[in-house]
Amino acid sequence: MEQDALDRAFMALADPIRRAMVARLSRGDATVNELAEPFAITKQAVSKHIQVLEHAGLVTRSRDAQRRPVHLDAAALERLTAWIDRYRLIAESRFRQLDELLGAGPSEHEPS
Amino acid sequence: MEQDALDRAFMALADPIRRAMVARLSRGDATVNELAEPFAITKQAVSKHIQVLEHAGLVTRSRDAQRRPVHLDAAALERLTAWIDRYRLIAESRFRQLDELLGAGPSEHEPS
DNA sequence: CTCTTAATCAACCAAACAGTTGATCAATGG
DNA sequence: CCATTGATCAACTGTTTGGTTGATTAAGAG
Repeated sequence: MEQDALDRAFMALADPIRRAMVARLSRGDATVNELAEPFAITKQAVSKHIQVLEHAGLVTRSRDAQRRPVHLDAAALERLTAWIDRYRLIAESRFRQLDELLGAGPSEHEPS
Repeated sequence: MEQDALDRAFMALADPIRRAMVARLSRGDATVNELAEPFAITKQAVSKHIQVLEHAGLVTRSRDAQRRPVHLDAAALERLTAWIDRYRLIAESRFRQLDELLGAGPSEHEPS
């Protein structure tokens, strides 16, 4: 995943309205009006939020008559967790090594 | 994890400089100057980036003489993946159900 | 105390963002 | 054709962000 795509994906999730949309979409595709319903903002603003999600690669859209249903791309979410986990696991493995060094592990570093 | 904390955490990761800092910190604690070294921006700007990460709860800081080493909080990263995975898994389980319904799985839906 | 190093505070600026209103486009139904 | 519904485009506005420069604090080192 390129830097730019990561920029846009994390930025997209940095907004509570867009996260709520992701939560809603996890349960199934929805139209702009359906996604707008829980929020006290104009439909145009909702449309912009969806475009942000789309440009971030987190959702895709199709056409069904006048409707433009939004579809969550689970694979894109997976790429985000992959980025985070990559560094999380490195950090955690460092902690484990430190624990072993300091702790009661059966090791050749054992004093006396 | 509260909405505000999620806002700040995802926003913090939406910047390539801050992500590079996270990558660097996964390999061990570092000072502001060490974190600044790879980038062509002033130390003040770097300091602000670190404050963003700190305010997002992704890093903590201690004191060692004049130095203020930055430490990556792996647990905070884990909370982010937990949020994403929550909805990713819901979406994926929906796909699996649809596959079973349509596909060749050994199921009681089997036709004829 | 004075000097150096590490880092932050404060004020400022240009660019980007989130929302609004008003007009417009696209697809369908009568 | 005309009206309706779903959604977007365009222009504008207040606020936030990412960076700068210059001054300042904090902790040692000589």
